[in-house]
Amino acid sequence: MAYWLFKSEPDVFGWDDLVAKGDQGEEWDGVRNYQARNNMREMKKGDLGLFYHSNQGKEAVGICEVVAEAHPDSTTDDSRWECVDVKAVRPLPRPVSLEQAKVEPRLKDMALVNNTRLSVQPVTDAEWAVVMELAGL
DNA sequence: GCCAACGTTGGC
DNA sequence: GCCAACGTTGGC
Repeated sequence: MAYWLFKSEPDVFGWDDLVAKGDQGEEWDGVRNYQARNNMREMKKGDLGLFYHSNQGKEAVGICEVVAEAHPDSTTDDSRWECVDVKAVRPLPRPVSLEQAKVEPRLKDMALVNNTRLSVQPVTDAEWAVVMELAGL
């Protein structure tokens, strides 16, 4: 199983919005970046991801799960763009902020820290474990 | 609101 | 195929 990180602006679509969608989850649509799309194509059902609030909060606030693998993005006719569906699994007892990730030596190579503009990122097993530890899980 | 970083587009 | 121009993202 692989781990990922999904970025969203809470103003547009936040953690609470995903929770409100329940077990059916929500299409992670609107991605118009090849790297992010390629990451989504790699995802398998059951993979877990961090739900990160960009701009406001700047912290990972919850864990979500891939419930549908890559399929055409329903918000565009352009066949280049695909997306997965994710559902909320559980909130993090203690959200993990960008600031924390920056000062944590074990997280210095995270895409979140180095490649801030990528909206869908892979997270390594080791990074995931550290984030869970910081989150109080 | 500004600006740096980055990706994409389009002219040549 | 290069590179300048432009648009977008996201931290501050």
